[in-house]
Amino acid sequence: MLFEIDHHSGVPIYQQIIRQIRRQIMTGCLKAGDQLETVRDLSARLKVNPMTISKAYSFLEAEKLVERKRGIGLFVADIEQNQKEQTKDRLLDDAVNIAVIAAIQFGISENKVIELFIKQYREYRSQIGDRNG
Amino acid sequence: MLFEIDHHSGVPIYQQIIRQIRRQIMTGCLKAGDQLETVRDLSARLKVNPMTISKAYSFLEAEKLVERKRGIGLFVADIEQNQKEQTKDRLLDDAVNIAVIAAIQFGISENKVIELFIKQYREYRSQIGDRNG
DNA sequence: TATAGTGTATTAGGTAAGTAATACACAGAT
DNA sequence: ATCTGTGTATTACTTACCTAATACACTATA
Repeated sequence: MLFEIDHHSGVPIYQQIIRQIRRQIMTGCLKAGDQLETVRDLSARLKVNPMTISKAYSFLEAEKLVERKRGIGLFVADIEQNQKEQTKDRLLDDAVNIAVIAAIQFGISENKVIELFIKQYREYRSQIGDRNG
Repeated sequence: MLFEIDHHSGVPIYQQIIRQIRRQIMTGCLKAGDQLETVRDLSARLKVNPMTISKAYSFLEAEKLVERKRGIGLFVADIEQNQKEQTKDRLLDDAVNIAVIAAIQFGISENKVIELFIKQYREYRSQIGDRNG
């Protein structure tokens, strides 16, 4: 459940926190009902202000990935499978968007980009020995 | 050679200029030796401050896409064709990589990612009114 | 040298974003 | 009630970024 903050990456701290926790939830490392590290614990560990942690948690709550129990703490929400799919789709959408913008910017044809997708996709999957999907 | 600025898109004006000129160079609409529209002309046409244009041009110069001739103007650089291709490939590769990593992380199939890409690609191109390859 | 055309260095104002300090509110246990 | 543990609303500081106003420097030409 540990993760790291890079204070010099230029990416805001609260966004680094959001991404890492979101990813842990999406991949199942954090399961429904698990309590998030408390604001004060996490702020002490990462050496940032509690409000920065709180801000990150608030975004995760707005995404309905976590639920707040007042006075007690924050817990991973029991997410409907299809809602989880929606979240994944949105994240994937953003990632694909970056590729689309680059392709259009350079006037690269649809087919050429698709070939690249296929190539990279297969490289990765062979690396991690995945045989599914 | 005309292009448009959207003052309400949230994307900085100088970046909009960079993208459109970069694209014109990458796709060959602007060829080596062509003079860029002068700072004052472009600033008058787009109704923005000359310094904003100058800033955009400076970034393009740093990218070595254009060259400055002091007191005369800015011209499209004579880029080796294969270097141009290399640059494009590298940038596109990075962009696609982000999407592929996200997809694999979330266990999304290759076909679904490609479908999504095609959808976004076509939407984006229709938005900017592109009709080329 | 004067003039008119280039681009830009410097400076400053406006805005937004990120972070932090403080004080506060809620829940549970004693 | 009180204490200790939760998260947070409010406020403010700092920084970065975008844009603009002004004045300047270089080049060509006459």
